[in-house]
Amino acid sequence: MPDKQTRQYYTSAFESVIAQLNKEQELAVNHIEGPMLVIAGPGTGKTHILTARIGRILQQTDAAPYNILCLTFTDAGVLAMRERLLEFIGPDAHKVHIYTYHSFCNTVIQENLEYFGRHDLEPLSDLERVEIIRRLLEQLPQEHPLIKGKRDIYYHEGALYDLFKRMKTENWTSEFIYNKIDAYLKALPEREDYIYKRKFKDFVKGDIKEAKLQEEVERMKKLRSAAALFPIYKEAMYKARRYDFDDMVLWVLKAFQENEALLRNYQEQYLYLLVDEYQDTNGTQNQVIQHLIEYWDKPNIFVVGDDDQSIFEFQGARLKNILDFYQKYEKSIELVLLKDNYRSSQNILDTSIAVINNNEKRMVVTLENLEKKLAAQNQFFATSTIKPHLFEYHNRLAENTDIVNRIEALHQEGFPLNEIAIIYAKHKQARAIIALLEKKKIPYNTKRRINILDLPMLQNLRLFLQYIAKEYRQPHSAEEELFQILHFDFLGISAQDIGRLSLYMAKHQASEDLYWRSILQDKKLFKLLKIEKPDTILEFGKLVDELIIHFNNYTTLKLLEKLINRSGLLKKIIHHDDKTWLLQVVATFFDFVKKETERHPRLTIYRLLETLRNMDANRIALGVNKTIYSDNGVNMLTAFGAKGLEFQYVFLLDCVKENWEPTTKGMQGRFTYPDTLTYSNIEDAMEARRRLFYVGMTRAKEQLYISYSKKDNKGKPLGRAVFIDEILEDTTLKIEEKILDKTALFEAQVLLLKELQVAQVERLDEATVNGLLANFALSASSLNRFLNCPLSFYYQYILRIPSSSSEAASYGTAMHFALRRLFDKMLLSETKTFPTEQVFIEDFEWEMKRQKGNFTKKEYQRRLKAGRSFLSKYYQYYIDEFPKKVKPELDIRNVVYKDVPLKGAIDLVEYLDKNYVHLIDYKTGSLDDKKLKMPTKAKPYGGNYWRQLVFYKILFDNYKSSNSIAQSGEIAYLETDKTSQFVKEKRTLSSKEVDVVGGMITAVWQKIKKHDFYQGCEDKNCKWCNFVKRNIMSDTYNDIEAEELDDL
DNA sequence: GGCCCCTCTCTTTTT
DNA sequence: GAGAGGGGCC
Repeated sequence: MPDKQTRQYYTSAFESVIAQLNKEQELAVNHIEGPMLVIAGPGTGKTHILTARIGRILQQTDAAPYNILCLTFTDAGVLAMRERLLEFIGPDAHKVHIYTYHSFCNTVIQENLEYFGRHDLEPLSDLERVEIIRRLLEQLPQEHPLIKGKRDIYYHEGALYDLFKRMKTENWTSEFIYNKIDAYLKALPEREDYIYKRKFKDFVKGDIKEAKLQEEVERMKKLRSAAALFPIYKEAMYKARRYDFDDMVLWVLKAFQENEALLRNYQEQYLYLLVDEYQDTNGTQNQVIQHLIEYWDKPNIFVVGDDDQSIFEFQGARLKNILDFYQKYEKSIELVLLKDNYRSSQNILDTSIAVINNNEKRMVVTLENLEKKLAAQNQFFATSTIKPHLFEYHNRLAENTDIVNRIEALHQEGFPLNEIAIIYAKHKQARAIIALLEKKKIPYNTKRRINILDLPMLQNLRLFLQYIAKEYRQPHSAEEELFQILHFDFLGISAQDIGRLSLYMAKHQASEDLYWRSILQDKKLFKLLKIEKPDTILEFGKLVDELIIHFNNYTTLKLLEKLINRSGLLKKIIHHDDKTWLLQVVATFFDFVKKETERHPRLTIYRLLETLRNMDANRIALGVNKTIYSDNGVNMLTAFGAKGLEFQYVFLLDCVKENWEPTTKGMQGRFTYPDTLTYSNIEDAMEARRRLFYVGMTRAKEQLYISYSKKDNKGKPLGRAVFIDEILEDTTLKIEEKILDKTALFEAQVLLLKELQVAQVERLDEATVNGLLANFALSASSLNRFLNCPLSFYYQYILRIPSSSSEAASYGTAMHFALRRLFDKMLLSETKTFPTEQVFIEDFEWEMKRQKGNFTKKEYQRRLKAGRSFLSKYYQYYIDEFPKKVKPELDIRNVVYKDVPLKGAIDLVEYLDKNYVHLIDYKTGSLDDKKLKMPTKAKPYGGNYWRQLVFYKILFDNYKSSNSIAQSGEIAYLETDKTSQFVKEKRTLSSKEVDVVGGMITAVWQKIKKHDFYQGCEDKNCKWCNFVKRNIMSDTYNDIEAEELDDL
């Protein structure tokens, strides 16, 4: 019990707080019995009155602190509330039940474990979530709408999770979704968009657009089948003894609905209920509140919120909740509207109001007796004569440059940077300006969530681990990784030295059975090749050997530690400008591995690497909230993140349509929901974005700069956000066009453009390269490679960097093999009959077994299953049509066309008659008719498959042991398309096409002879260009080009 | 108006 | 990899 003196101190402190309240605040605080709704606009002292009212209840009623329940949204909210309450009423503040929705529900669960049935439940980690959903997908049949036609069966994993999450936060059942889908589809043919408005082709006015309708039906089929998986997901979670955040609320809601005694307990305990940020509650949370108060006709519930600041609709927050609440208790409810704003100048408030007044779905519109005009009361800024500015710039470079220059000037005057915020809608809008701040060494804060697994440093570390693991399992199986690792800058090996070794290897590797790993310890060779820094390489070689030898003795953590310490990485980090951040990254990674080791005590490197790959595939960030923080830095925030904060200067950045106004696009990685199910239509979406803009504006205390650019940096015109026009219409503010002088722009451009260069490597010694080229002949693949990126050609075909086979390519090989054996066996049989389907599939399985090393266990099972199924169908479909006058796998070498040596292997040559043949190339994977396109202006090289077919014609026609001519070519897909058909794309091959591809062949050959291949391409995702530019390998799905042509 | 085809881009955040 | 927006054509 606090002593008398302390009590007195707090009593008088609290009284002085009460005395300072304005009229509306006082009304709200002194209201104790019955429902009340407080509309608290920005800067009106929301937390203040909530806590003051708690104090009031304790002061004036018999209620004990534990009779009061105060719910808010975030931990930060709880913290702020508790702190304020401590100031007002002292230590009793700790006894008041202030919770987030989730911590409240978790408490209910913990207090009633016998009801919830299980004691051993644990929260679900991100990784486990992925594993559960993946297992679910793996069990689906090939024909399932979510699997069919997908290269990656986990493709919908993210969308599924999104759907399940939404079903939980909205308390939707599968049946509920089915009903909404049915209603949607039923009404669809009556919609304007689905009816022809005038005659078109065979259709007359009034006909239904069947194709468009069908598209929608397909989408809904996917959603329906996804929703059907929800119970299975829940079951799997239960079996795994896991629950997630949304379950906490959902289970409590269910308990409240099903068990009256349990609900009654809580209803009796909580005599007073206070809810903060009511506009952010989602469906399930709101229902929990409703249950807690439904016992009384006139519940003592005190709800604070601001409908104009409801910006979290995407996570289920519902504006409608506030209005429903008001209407439900209309008879007894008291409504208070807080109008005094203690933050901003009147000028800023008036401008903000001009924007938000355009919203129609507002309390003030629905309840007409309200006038929501904020009055500035801040003692420093209220009467400031400074007006907000609307700046228009020529382009984003000018906009960013000007803002940064302005901040730089403020910084030099000694103005505290933490009173400045740059606010935007999406993180990507801030990329360029952050780069500028960095280059100008202006400190800034951002709390963007970053996945450290994406950072080059960790990718490199992982590659190193992967190398050690692979080499341990099978020596010399990871030469490609080793070559990449040699380039890591922290090892300190010189590029010149690697070049010398590469040339040596390219020349001698094949003939002498050499391996990179073995030459790393070859001192004699180093001398011979005049290696500059042999010791560095020797040191590295020693480390690699040691790690491989001890691979099984070291624990995963120890191995990692050795690797970081001994490789030079740690040294490099310690001397780096950004060492605090980099150390944080390494530490976080270490912590993660440690945690994984605790979960799986015998965690192997293999398992760790697989876990990490899973995380990549599912964009699971390594729980890192990267905050770049300086005590006095400019605040870089999204409008969402800025909520609740305030700054003297606010720059609303890049206020253009494309970023601030709603996107019509459905989010990628989500299912499309029917609009009978989603809560908002297009106008609602615009209002939501307007609220976001309003939140951004109302962060400013004194100075507000709203800016946009007329064009993007490429010159494409941009439209300013409609909110700016609304300001122009309802205020006296005018657009101010800002023109920057050329020097300032140029300087910024130079600062920013450094990174855009095309990758380039040094020319190598002519004679040696000529030596490497001596036996080179152009294939369809190498031609393709060169046309796409000469630098990649150089690495792959000149230096012949070893590359491991991807699982997709290995699967393709096995499929090709089965086809080839099918025709071989037919030709060898006396009766010229094809072997049975079983034999056909056994051949596929045989080759798969041979390729097994290139698959993980799961990949192998899946590919085996897929291959069997496709080949079986293929056999049954085509067995009676297969041609018999054929030559499978025709391997052609030593062809010279216009002085260019050519080679290649043709999957199947079909002899049509004495003079003509037809060329067939088998493909696995999904069909893409772009690849069969002839050259256009934009794509002067044409599609890869088209070029390949013409190349084969040239190859075949110039092949000496043949007297016939290739008349036509065909791409035959061994997998079915969306409509379960095997697609065959046939083309007659003309002499004109031969001339076009012939031209490419001779042009490329000229360049190769001139060694004109040291320059990269412009593709951001190019594997080798990224390797040269940043020493990292980008391992994205975009790297399918290489295995596409699968010829040689 | 309606469709084909090419091109461009791929949020926001808390528990 | 997919969906939307814009240009071009009927």
